[in-house]
Amino acid sequence: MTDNPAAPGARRTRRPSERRARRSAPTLSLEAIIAAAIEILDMEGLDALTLRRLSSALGVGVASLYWHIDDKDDLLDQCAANILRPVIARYRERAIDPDRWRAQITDLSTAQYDLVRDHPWLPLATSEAVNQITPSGAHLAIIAAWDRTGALLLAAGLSPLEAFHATTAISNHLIGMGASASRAAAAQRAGADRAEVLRQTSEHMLALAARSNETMPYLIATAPVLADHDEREQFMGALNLILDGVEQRVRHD
Amino acid sequence: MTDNPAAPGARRTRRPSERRARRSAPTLSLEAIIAAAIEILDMEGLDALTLRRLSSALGVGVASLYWHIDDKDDLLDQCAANILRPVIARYRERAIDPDRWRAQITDLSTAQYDLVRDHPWLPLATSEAVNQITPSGAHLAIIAAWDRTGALLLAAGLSPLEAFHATTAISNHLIGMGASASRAAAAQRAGADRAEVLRQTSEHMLALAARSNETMPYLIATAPVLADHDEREQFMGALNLILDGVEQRVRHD
DNA sequence: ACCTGAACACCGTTCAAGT
DNA sequence: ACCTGAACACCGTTCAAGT
Repeated sequence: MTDNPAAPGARRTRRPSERRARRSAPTLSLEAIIAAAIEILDMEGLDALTLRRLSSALGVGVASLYWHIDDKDDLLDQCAANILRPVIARYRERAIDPDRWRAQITDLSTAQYDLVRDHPWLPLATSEAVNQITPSGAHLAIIAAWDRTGALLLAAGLSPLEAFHATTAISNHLIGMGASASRAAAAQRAGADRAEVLRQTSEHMLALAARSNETMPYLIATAPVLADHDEREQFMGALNLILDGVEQRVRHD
Repeated sequence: MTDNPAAPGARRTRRPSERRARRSAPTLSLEAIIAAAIEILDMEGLDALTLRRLSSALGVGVASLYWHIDDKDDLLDQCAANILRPVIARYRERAIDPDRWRAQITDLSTAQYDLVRDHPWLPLATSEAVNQITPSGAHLAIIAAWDRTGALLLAAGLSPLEAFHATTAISNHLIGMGASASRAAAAQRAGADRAEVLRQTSEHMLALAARSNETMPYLIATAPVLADHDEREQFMGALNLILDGVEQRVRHD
């Protein structure tokens, strides 16, 4: 309605005014906003990121943010993109070696896992910002990773459909690990260290199993495994299972 | 602080007052609340479920809900439990047949997938209500499914650690499918039918790929697959890949 | 070009008060 | 035992107005 004369058209100009340095404070910038937002996300989780909280951390008014970002989804999208882009890009620089498809998929996937482990808000943030159709957004980075994984599977000899199923399994695995990583991070923030959390979880599950009137043989058998497992090894273990399935189809072609 | 004399102690008494039938309206009940909440969740998604919206759909004041539920997380937990419990229980009644481990795991997993497809809010709702330690909650149902899957894997001959990795892969797969199911449902609500959404998605991805200055060979090769895929088949395809990986370890024991 | 304060239309939750 | 209205402390977003 109001014809805003200074609306940032196609995409925001980065580093709005490079010249001009007589303003007292560091002034606001898109980069500063994203950096501050990521810090809050990493330290306190997705729920803690509030535009009001962010603006007060930056020492500005809430409304000021809206000159730099479209809305909260846009902010989340850009936070995710900033984390994902450089890592994915680095892996895409490597040449595809069909003979080393398994090692190369493992490398790329674990790199993504490490990102998700260190920033457990990533999967939720990107799924909330799903409408953001920025060509520079997190979606492009995710698609780029998806493409590289699929390209390696094609190089290994899978059909497009088989590769489609395999990339589905791998990316779903990453999303699922994100869910448990974000639970783990929340527990960590609430106090207890990892060993304590694991012990409680395993105990809690056994208690649930005991209170239910059905027997839970697997729960009981796995309790020791669960009580003392490394989440990264859990990721790798399930990934290897998926890649074993892939390998079988490579052989039988 | 205020010693509420009528606080519902351990757990809510079901069907609070069976006698007494002279009140005009159907009066509120936990069952009615949950049923109405599930209807909103199914038709309009997780974000649409607001306590105010729910209370007005029931024709009562917002605060009234709090006599029946602890808080919103409790409500979500009970909604999820109501969906999950009967289905999981039904599958747990069947006896475990070690020779048919693969078919039985496939049956249970696809039953869970169908639940997630019909109620895409399930994974998010249960992960938000993670602190709910009700023995009757959604957690117990999820753990029961997890246990049955794991028990079948043990019966097939896997070690507890291998089974742990396999259940991880399968449940992460379900969570990931939930994320895309909920995106699909949102698109459906926004108007377009599935074929249209698929066409747009595939087109959109190709456009992104084209605009980026990297080549995306897999994206291009898979575009036709993506543009015309059935999500249930996608689920089954990836599941079969995982189970192929499992089968390999069964053979080599 | 960039930032502000104040307002709008929402949230979940609490609580004294009604019947 | 069950429900209410009103209030509290939040949200994201808009907008006229300042510099």
